Order: sequence, then structure tokens, then C-alpha cells
Amino acid sequence: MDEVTGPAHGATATAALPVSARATLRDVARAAGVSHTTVSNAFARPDQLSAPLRAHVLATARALGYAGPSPAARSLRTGRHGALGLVFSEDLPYAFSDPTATQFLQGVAEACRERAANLLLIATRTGERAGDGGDDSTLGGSPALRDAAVDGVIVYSLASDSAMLDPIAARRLPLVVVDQPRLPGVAFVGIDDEGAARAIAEHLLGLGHRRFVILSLKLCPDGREGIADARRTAGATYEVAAARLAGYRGALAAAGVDPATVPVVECARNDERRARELLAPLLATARPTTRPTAVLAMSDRLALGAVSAARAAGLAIPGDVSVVGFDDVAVDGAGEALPLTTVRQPHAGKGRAAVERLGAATTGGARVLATELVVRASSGPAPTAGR
Amino acid sequence: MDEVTGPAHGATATAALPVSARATLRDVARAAGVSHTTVSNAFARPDQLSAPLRAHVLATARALGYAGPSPAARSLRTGRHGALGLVFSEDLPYAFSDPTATQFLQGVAEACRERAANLLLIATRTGERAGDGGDDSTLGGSPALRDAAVDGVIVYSLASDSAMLDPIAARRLPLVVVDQPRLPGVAFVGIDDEGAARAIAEHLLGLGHRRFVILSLKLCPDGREGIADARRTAGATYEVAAARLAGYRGALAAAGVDPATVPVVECARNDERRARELLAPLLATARPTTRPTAVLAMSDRLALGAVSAARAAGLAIPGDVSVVGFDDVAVDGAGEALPLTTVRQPHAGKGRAAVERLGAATTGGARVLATELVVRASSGPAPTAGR
DNA sequence: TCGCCTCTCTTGAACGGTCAAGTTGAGGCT
DNA sequence: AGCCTCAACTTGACCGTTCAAGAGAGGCGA
Repeated sequence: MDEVTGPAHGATATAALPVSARATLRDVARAAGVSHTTVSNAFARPDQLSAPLRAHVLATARALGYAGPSPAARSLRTGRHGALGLVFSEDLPYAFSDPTATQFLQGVAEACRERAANLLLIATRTGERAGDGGDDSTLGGSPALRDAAVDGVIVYSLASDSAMLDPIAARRLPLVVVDQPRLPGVAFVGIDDEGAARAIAEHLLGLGHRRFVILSLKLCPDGREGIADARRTAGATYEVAAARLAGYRGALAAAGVDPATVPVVECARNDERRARELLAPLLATARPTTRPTAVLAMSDRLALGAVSAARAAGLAIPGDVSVVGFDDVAVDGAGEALPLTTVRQPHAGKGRAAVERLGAATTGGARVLATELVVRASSGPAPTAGR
Repeated sequence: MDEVTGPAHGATATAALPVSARATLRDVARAAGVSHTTVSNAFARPDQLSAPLRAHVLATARALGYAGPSPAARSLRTGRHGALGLVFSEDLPYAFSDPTATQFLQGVAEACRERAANLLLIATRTGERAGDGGDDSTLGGSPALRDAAVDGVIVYSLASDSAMLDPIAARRLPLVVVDQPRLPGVAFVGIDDEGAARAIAEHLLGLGHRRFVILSLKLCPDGREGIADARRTAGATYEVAAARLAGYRGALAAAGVDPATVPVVECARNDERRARELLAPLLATARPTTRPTAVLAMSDRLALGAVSAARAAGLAIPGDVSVVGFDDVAVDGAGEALPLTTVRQPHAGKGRAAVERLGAATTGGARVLATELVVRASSGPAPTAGR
């Protein structure tokens, strides 16, 4: 038994309580001959009691098989959870396969670890949409969201009509939105998508390109893909895609290229294979005089699909066609993949910024992180007319 | 106001309570003129009250700005949290950059979504080791673990002397260990690492190889790397690495190759670049007659590093040297990377299995998932002696 | 020697839900 | 009519902590 030099605590733990029924703080107190508060302090505030008594309490707790203070009871009393929630637009499982999402997660995780907060991935069911209306849809919410014991929520890249936001607002949780949607009065972290898109389009225009294809991320969460007409692009609910599109088009228009003549190919998933399949027909167009000489892809993965499609069509990059991406999630691998011209954006930085923002307790306001145009080998001068 | 056909609930919510102090269930009850239980039922058990009354209660709740039932209070009463915890060996942030870990996470996330459970990533501080001793190290635990409001914990790939396990055991949480360490009485999900390693080594032996290098994942969490001597390999605390090593060596010994002559190069991180740097000196060895003809890498990433090192040394693959990996996390990318001979293991399947296991509430027992030897272009016949 | 302060520990009351066990009134069955 | 059942709601206790306030002992300066 531990040597106890403090006041004589007569009853030492061996009074066998049934180990089956989970011991509580009060059981430990009883067995150790102290008050329940003292036991609580032994765990949470060591400076509030003498070292020998603390040792005695801890030993008693161990002997009783006490599992430690219950997180639920603690949270109930203190109002804090020591965790923050994360909601993804996509199926949570899919997010783990997207490098932009995992890099973002990495940043979030770093910042969380620094402040010793846990990270609750909220398992949203897919296919929930706004406008289901009933009272319960917002106050009841999805069970995953309603049960989430968190001090705040980060929302990553949601469609502007997503049903996820209302329940969060209803629960009055501090909220930070990353990437999209931008909402008045809601803290935001993201980049200048339109500006970055404009810059990369201007890069291509500066190289002499005049015939483009835009390879777009999904514009709405409805799963449609393929050529997007004007109505569809105008009704986009994914603001990031809409902003990049606007950026591309703005640059083109300013250079005298009519955006209406530039096809927009929408990919429902940020996926190389699918991008290749959807783009292939456009590149396979026979005559070099009508074929696009540059592909504006909204992500590096889509860009790699474009590269693949171009090669399959026998086109040289950047000789026949230039391809630019977005994100700079280059596989730093064996270095064999074609280095992409792209927009570098701070994925992990967004994660860190989002966590900081949540801690700062400032409501509203946007934090716009810097991006950088990175020119590599996948873009080059437009082929000369005669070629 | 809502039309209420039920009993006459006189007081309708407009009696303005201060919106500042968060409304509770009882405030809503008072305002709606019903009992607190009825309000509770309105949220959690709609079948327990009439539809019109429920609508009235919900409307009142909304008017008061009630944030919905508190997760903490609910958990305290019910004893359930609707979430399960995940603990990683590495820094949590690092895990998101490792494809095996993200695929595993993907499986976990899928299974969680199916059972509407949230996923709590527990932010362990790095560098905690067993043997710090004090009572508090296990019962107090890291704050992240102590505060984790979860119904069970999945532990991914921990060193056998990791300090993470004791606090979990102390909290009496249901526990499933994935990959390592195997502990008596603790549920386990993993693969037959030794058998799979033996199989892939036998594949190379069957191709005539006799001179090998082993490119090992870290053997201990102490960050040491480079050539591992017998003492170090014998004292490995990462059981997976130890098992694969045993598998390789077993196959070699059985084929008459003395394992003691086979160098083991340990990489502290599962990282291509580092692997290349560490392996380069061994492959740069001048004479073809002493140079290894095959590299046994414990992961695909290490294997890619080996490929890179070999190419840098001017060696053809598999002409001069064969390289095999482990994991089969092939970049399904543009398809330009060299296709690796490897062991396919079900990363996502491990995640799903772990979640199932946690739900099954069976204590102990190992679930060993199948692996498959996948022969691709990175391995071939050993160069003939004269070459 | 007294008063006051500090250190250490105790007491009792929340925190905000859920659950088990009533209570009531309406309706069905004999 | 009388009895039983059932739906619809209420009552009171309880989950296991933390916190504010207080009490007793010992030390120290005045």
C-alpha cells in the first residue's frame, strides 16, 4: 500500500465493491475515505491536494477499477467537449481518396494537435438537400450532427444549397466554412478562386492560345456530367467551380475570346479516368484548326486525365496542346508524371487557418489565403497556325 | 401560429425569455405548456406524442432559439456517444499523407457511415512512450484520450511498447487493434504479414535471385535509420516490420541463403525519397557480382524509392535488379510509374472489419484478412552470373 | 496572543437530458 | 354498465461530473 503521511485515511480500498457495476467518482471517494471533490481534483487539478493523498486516491481508483472521469459528465458540467467537428461535402469516405481533402485534413489535424483538441469526423449521409422543410429537418437534423459533441464545426466545401448548414446554425455552434459557400456573417477561409483562375488563363493567353476547353469540377451535387450549357453553368451551386469558371471566362473575354465558344466539360467526380473519358471526344476532333490548343482544368487530377486523353489522341504536350491544372497536388513520386502548370494553393494552410478561426471566436469575416501560379512543362506556346 | 387541435395549450411561446441564456428543454416545456419529457420526446421519439402537439413544441423550441438536446446530457444519461475513436501510431497529421492509412480510414469511414456513427480522431501527442510509470500516466492519460467521448476505440499500427494502450485499457473501452500489436485478450484485425512476406521472397527466389537487400519500415519508434544490425532487428517493437522480416528471412534460409548476409536498411519514415537516399550506397557498389539483384521492400513507397535509386545507379529494372513492394497502393494515375510486384492487402477492408469487430462486442480473437501476391513488371529473373 | 491568510479538504447544488412508473380520459368489448 | 386497454402525457429520480462557497488547521506577522 502507498505510504500516506497526510491525515489518517482509515479505510483503504480493499473493501471490495462489486467490480461489475462501474465505479464512479463517489465510489472511489467512499473507498478512499475522502470527498468526491477531492477525487475529482486528484484527476483534474493535482495542485488542489497534497501529493500523498493524491497518490492514495489514485491507488484506490485503480484498485476499484475506476475508469476515470466520465467525459460526458464532464462536458455536461463544463459545457466544453475538447473536440471540433468536420463536415465534408462529399461522402466522408470519398474525401480520404482526394489529395486536396487529405492535405486539408492534415492541416486541420496539425492545428488540432497543437491545441490538444480531438477531431470529430461527422458522418453525414449523402444525398441530403435543402428544402425538405419540416421542422425536424433543421432542429432534429441528421443524427450524426445532432449527437456530435463538439465545440465548433468546420465545414469543407459544401454546395450552397446543402442541407448541412441549417442544423449547424440551429445548434448555435461556432462555424467556419472552408472554400464554399460564402455566407454573410459566417467565418470563411479560402482563396481567391476567380483571381487565380484568371491568372492561369492569362498565362495561356499570353502563350498565344485562342482555342480552349474548360474541364470543370462538378457544378451541382446532382451527379450530371458532360458538356454544360449556359443554363447549367449559370445555376452552379458549387461556388468554387463557378468562381474559377468566371475567372477563366473573364480572362478569355478580356483577350477577345468569346467565352460562349468555349466548351465546359463537367466531371461529377474529381477523377482522372472520368476526365479522360469525357474529354477524349473533344480532343479527337480531326482538324487541327478547330481542335482546342489548351485545356483549362479545375484540378490537377482532371488535368492529368486531360494529359492522358491527349496522349491517347496522339497529341504532344505541350507541343499540340497545353494543359493546366489547379491545386498543385503533384505526386512528388518517382518524378515521372508530367509536371503540371497549375495554381498552388495552401491546402494544409486552409486547415490550420480554419482551426485558428474557430478558436478566435470572431464571428464572420473572410480569410483569403494567397495562391501562386506555378508554370511547369505542361504548358507552352500555342502551335502556329500552319502546323 | 401553428394550428393546434390537441388539448388547449394556452401559453404560446411568445412570452419572451431572455434569448441570451441558452434555452433548455425545460424552458421550452414551460413556454409550450407541456412537460419536459414531452419536449424530449418531440425530438427523440416522435411516436410518443400526437403530431399537432409535436409541431407546436418544435415551433416553440425554434421561437426560443433552443439549440436541440445537448449531446453531453444525452450521453451522460444513456451511456452512449454515437462515436468511435481512432488512434494512430504516427502523428495524426502524418497519417493523412500515407496512402495505406488513408485507405484504411476510408474503410473505417464507410463502416461508420453505415451505422451512423461519428469518427473521433484522437489527437495523440507524439513521443509518448511506456514506462513513464506514474499513476497518472495511465489513469490520467493524455487529455485527448481522457476527454474522448467514444463508445470504443480502434488503434492503428502501434509499437508494442506504446503508451497509448494503457490509458485505453484503464478507461475500459472496447478496443480493436489493427495490424499491431497483437495482445492476448484484445480483438485484432490484420493480415498474415510473415506468410505474405515469405511468399513474395519465395517469388524472387524462384526467379533465381540469391543476393538481396531488405528495405525495412521502421523497427522502433525512435527514429533511427540506416543499416540495422542483428540486435536492432531482434529488438523491433513494430511487430509488422518484425513479422515481414521474419517472413523474408525464413524463405531465404529455407532456400539456402544465409539471412545474416542480407543487409537490412531501415527507413524511419515510409517515404520514397528517404528510401532512395538510404539504399543508394548499397546499389552503387561497383561489382555486379556482389551487388544485390533483388530488393525486398516492406512497402510500395519504399519500393518506389528503391526503383528510383536503382535507376539513378544506371541499373535496369528488372534486368539488373528486381524490386518488390508491399501494400499495393499503386498510384492508379497516368499509369506511367513502373508497375510493382507487391503484396496486395485490403486496407479499406481492415477498416471495415475493425468497425464491425467493435460493434460485435466480442472480446479478443484475431481476424486475419487474406492477402495476394501480385506479380508485375518490377520483378524478373535474376541476371545470369556472367552478365 | 490575536487575527488573518493560506493550504487542504468538504458540502451541496447545479449541468440538461432520459427513463421508469404513474395518471388521465377515451373507446372497445362483454 | 362495468371493465380493460391503449394512447397521450406527467412526475420524479437519476446519470457522474465540476464549481462556488465554506470550514478547520497551521503558520506568520503584528
